[in-house]
Amino acid sequence: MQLTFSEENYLKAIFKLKEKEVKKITTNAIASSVNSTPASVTDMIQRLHEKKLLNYAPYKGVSLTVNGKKSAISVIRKHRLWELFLVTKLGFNWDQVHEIAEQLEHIQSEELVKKLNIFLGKPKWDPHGDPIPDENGNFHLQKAIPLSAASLKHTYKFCGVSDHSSDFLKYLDKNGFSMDKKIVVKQHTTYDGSMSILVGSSTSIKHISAVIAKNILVIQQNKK
Amino acid sequence: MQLTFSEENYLKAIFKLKEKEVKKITTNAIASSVNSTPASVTDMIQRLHEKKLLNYAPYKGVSLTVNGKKSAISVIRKHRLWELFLVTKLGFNWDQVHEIAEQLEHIQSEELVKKLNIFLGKPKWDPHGDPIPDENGNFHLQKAIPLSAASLKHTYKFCGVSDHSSDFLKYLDKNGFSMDKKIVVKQHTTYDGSMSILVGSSTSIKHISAVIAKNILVIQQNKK
DNA sequence: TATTATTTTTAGGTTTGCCTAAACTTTTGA
DNA sequence: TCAAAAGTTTAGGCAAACCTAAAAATAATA
Repeated sequence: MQLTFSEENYLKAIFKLKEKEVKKITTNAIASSVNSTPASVTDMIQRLHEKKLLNYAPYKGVSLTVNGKKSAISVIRKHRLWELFLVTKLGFNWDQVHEIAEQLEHIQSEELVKKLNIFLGKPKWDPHGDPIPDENGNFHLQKAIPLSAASLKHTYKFCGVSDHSSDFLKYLDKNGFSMDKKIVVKQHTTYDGSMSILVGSSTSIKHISAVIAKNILVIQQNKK
Repeated sequence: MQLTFSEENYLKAIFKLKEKEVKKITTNAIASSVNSTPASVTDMIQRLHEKKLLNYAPYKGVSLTVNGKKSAISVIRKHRLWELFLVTKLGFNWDQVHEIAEQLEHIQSEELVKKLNIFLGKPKWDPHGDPIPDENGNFHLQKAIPLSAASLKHTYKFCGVSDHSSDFLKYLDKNGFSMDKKIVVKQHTTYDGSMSILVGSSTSIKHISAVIAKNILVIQQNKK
């Protein structure tokens, strides 16, 4: 089905709320994630319901139908493929690509997505470590954990972020964090959640706060 | 100024009509080039006039202002850069890219255009031989002529098409025509305008009708 | 020149996607 | 339990971008 930009954005927002394990997807929650008002959301919800893209009963919240989910995943796939293109092919920094990908994700052409996917080498993750769903809508999940939950007994690899804000990404750049770098936890202060870690091959210890540690995703490499 | 897709399409259409050396750019002409009705065109013309993107007096036709022209050229630049990207990087055929580029041309990001331009090697022509205006809006013109106007005394190079239809482009593919191939005219029948020519390094003579000859653009190489 | 024919504009209407304000449900907690 | 608070929906409106039908202006031609 041919959807408008706005309809695709709503479906994507609803999909992401579900992903965040929100129990009930409410009008208000949607409104704040699409930067709109509750009344506008109800409007759109009713239209999407008529198009059978979501299940809806007044005051009861919404959920995506199979078709709604399919459309949402398709948009996310395109968003992430374009982000990777912008970073790896055009040389954008990972904090600059979101806005542009928000536009590119709505370009309609099956063939374009297919060819872009091949051009990029059938990638599994975007520049922020988020999984790129495959052509069937399947997400390749990695067992990532927040660095704040990492133990001193293992070696880890930087594999993603929980906060995609430009500010956080710039902080990471400035502090030598980048995808796939080795991370070893040297100390974890339980009082404030701060950590002392080693990044990459550097031997100088970095101190990070709990907030930072929570937003860095890592994957366990092996026993030390 | 932030323009809508539709506004950009109107400006582009008007620019192209002017390019075709249409003396008076009429409501009807615009309507047929944007696939709309005269009433809708008047509507949009008035809006664009209020935004000072075109000069307009009722019943007198329109012309672009400096700003209108700037916007139109920017859209054309993006369209042609994206077409080249689709062909040279993603492997699309030259008859498949127009529709997709019609969408991509509206993506808004100065930085994206700048980086795409560099990624493509600051190209001067798109896959159909049309000039890609530079960042200042200047077109790099080549002194192309229709093959129908070529003489038997020179060697030519295939450098573009006048008809961008998929049918014509596929005809060219099937008959061994592609950008930059050498073309030599062996015979030009004045009665029906048909020609006998040599294409590339092939030694077998090709016969083409006047219609085909008129839509192939060539550039003179040197005296024979 | 006068009268068709053609072109353009205006008038009035539709859909999408948004808004605010008011009405209505549901939830909370005194 | 029942009123206040919070959340949601309805009602009514607006702007963009289209449409058809009717009116007005311009162009063509008898």
